[in-house]
Amino acid sequence: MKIIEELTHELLSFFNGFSSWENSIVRSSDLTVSEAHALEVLGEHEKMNMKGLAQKLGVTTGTTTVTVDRLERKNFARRESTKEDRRVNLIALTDIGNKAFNEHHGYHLHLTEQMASVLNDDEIRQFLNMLKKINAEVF
Amino acid sequence: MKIIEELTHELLSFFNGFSSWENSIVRSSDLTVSEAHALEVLGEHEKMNMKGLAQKLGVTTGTTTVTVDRLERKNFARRESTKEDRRVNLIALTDIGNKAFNEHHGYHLHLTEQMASVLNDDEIRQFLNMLKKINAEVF
DNA sequence: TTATATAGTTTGAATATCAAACATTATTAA
DNA sequence: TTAATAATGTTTGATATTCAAACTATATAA
Repeated sequence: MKIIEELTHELLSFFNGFSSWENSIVRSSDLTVSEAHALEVLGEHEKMNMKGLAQKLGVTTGTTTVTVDRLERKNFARRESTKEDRRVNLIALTDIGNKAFNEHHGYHLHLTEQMASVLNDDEIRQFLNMLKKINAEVF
Repeated sequence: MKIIEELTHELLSFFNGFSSWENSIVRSSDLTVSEAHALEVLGEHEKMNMKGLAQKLGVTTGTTTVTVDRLERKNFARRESTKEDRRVNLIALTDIGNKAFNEHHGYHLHLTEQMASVLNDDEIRQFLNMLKKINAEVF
């Protein structure tokens, strides 16, 4: 049971570290934290409805409505309605939004490289596999 | 370079998953997200000054002032002044605060157990070691 | 066709956060 | 020692974040 305690401690440090890193990245950009999170999700999904976005971000749809409002005001994203289900809004990034996504995503890639640089090649592969398993089976 | 992309993707899912999990835990308790984060740090540190807390959380001291104000109002924490440096406030959890910490920490332990349950014993040890290295050398 | 469910928005309120200005106390330099 | 500088923490003013609950519009089931 001791190793679970230790692992919990390192996981919390890991999340705090990541969160601190992201705060400082965002502070020196023209994005807010929630905008950056939304961009990260939208940038990997082409088109997405509000509910899907909310679920990925772990917030309510009321919250994503506000976030997407702001992204639209900045011309980073736009809502598209569909014929199949007229209640649904599909969100897509604009060219400007994609540019912002790529820029922010670049920072993430760089952080990942820093993490990878303290691991050997085997460890990197193992780390990836463990994360995949945890993401698929726990979250 | 492809594996870095993939790892970045899984890391983001991991963080979103964790964040969603924590939001739902917090929503069903009498804590707010920032209170829970502060509790998690304070619960492992006995006594801590505002600056240290702010650094661990990755926010400004202005923000922690507000958070600790609220923890004090709820009787979860108290400020203690020191003779050595009279500018400093040491924050300590009260008995009630420790109880709240233990309860919240229990959820974290349970989540860690869930993660560990999809890994074998070797992987668990490796996961712990990798996180240690990353926390020590990257964050 | 009516009842129920779903997607998304709005509303109202509480939290969360920052940068910058401030007060107090320590430390360094003259 | 005294004056200048640095550090800790709080306050202020503004904006961002978030939720639950009420609401609108549309879709699906009975």
